[in-house]
Amino acid sequence: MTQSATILPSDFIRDIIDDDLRTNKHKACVATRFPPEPNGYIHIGHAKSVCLNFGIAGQYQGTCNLRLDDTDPLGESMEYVESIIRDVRWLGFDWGERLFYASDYFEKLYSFAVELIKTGNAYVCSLNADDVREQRGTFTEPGRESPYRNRSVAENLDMFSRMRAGEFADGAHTLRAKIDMASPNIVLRDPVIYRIKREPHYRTETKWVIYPMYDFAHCLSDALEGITYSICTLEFENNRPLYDWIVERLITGSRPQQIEFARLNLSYTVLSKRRLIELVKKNYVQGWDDPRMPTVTGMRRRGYTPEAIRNFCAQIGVAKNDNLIDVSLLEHCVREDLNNRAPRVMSVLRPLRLVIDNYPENQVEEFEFANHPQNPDMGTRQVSFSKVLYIEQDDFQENPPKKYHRLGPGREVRLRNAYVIKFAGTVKDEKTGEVIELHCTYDPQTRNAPPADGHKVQGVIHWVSAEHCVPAVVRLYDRLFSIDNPGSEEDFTKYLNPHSLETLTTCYAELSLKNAKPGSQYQFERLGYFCTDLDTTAKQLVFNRIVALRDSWGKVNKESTT
RNA sequence: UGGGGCGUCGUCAAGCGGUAAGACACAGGACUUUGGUUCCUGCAUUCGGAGGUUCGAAUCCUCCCGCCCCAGCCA
Repeated sequence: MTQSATILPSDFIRDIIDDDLRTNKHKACVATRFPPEPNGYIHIGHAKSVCLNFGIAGQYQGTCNLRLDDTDPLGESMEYVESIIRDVRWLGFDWGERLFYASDYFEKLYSFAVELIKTGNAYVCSLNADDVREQRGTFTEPGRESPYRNRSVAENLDMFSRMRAGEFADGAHTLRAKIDMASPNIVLRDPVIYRIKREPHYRTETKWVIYPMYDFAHCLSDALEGITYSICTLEFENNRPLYDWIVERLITGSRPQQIEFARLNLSYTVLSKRRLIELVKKNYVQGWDDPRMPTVTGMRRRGYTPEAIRNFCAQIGVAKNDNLIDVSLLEHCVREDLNNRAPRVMSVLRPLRLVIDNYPENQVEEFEFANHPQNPDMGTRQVSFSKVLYIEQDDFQENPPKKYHRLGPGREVRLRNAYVIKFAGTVKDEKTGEVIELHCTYDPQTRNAPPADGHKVQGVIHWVSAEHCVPAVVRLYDRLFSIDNPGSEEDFTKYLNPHSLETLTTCYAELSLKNAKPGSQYQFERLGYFCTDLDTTAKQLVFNRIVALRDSWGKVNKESTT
């Protein structure tokens, strides 16, 4: 560790914990949990919660459990469990032996329910779903009590055990908490806590036909695990009185405390599970790990680093305000991290052939280039230079605008890490008039040195030697949506960005990239940060653009041309 | 509409009665063999609004306005 003091994060939740620690509320213990339902892949919004829960545990020498909240068999699967485990690990967190499943508590939860019945706090209701809804009342009218509300304890016990035994059809009966049908908080109007669902569960298989509802299972799972702070998102605020109601009746001693914070919203993307599933299922993207997806697996494939994501989560803070975080902050965090760790390399994405007329025909020079301009520890590599090169089409213009520091008729430019070259001529396609080849002359004195007369050469462009490069496919990614808050639109797919993926198939990468391993990140100088995609084979290199470099010229140029 | 929450810079976010941190974004400039990095500089006389309390209010009180969440046998 360096001695630079790490600033401990601070937010209203940590303030509460600090106060509790001062008053010894939870016997100086801090126990949190990250409780995803295994019915989808986790995304950057979950990452915020992961960083919060594991971050707090780490900061206070506490623990954070990973708990799969799998109380609704519909849509849950081991595939999702495995993806969650992989993703949370990759983000850099460790839960030791504390991997739990709500489904492991089914037997205990059943006993708790029985206890609730015995104390007159729960009853079996035989109303169907429509009737329950209808009798719940509205925001302004109280609900009506179920005709089954005053069944005897004995009958309730009998009915509930028969529910478990599978004697009834789905939806025929429910177990309801007996609270208050007139409560202004609708959550408290005798909420259903168990339902019959003849659905095989991915872990308990067909053992159960009744499953506990979230409100019943979650708080008790927290209690069983000795959680002190049950941190969740704002939409559960209305559920907190129910959380406390259940725990107060069934748990003695120290009880978990629910605290709610605002979920993350990110501009130009969607983060709701429902919408993410739609993007995958309707093939708007190529899967959960499509590099355009805000899923952890998508960001990993894209080339984002766990450090960048963690830092992003630290930057956005934790509060109760609804928010829409600008993606540019995420991009900033990714660049900040990659700037330090990504070796520099040269690749040409849209090649233009360049012949250096006065360079000896069969000469090849081996140059040794630094892998990082500010960090010599990252070493050097060999790069070949020869008479025929490729440069970027963007780096030549026949009628360049003012302030254009690149090649054009009569202009000179430095080839990065190599020589200063001067324009000599063009070769055009006879039919289209398009420039298909450029001719220049080089000044042999300018290798690692300014021109003899000392004048300043403004432009520097990147290149690869035509004989010493490797072809590559490069995928250019852009934001998935064209509006900043697609999540607020009902028909959000209308706003998909048609240019979110551009695949370039005629790129050339410098030879040192020939055996690049999938997942490794590079800076293609002057272009951006790129990552070797897992589609890469021995025959075909494939790169993803993680994020472009900041481009102050692009801004200036755009303004002057529009 | 009943209940629960939230309103501080374009976007986040500190602030907890003593005179508006920081980050991103944006705008200038320096440096530069990446139009990158780095480095300077600027960027809320005012905290949703109106009253009030106070020597002093973003912070306390009152009223008003706006936004979000809740009427799944989802989580």
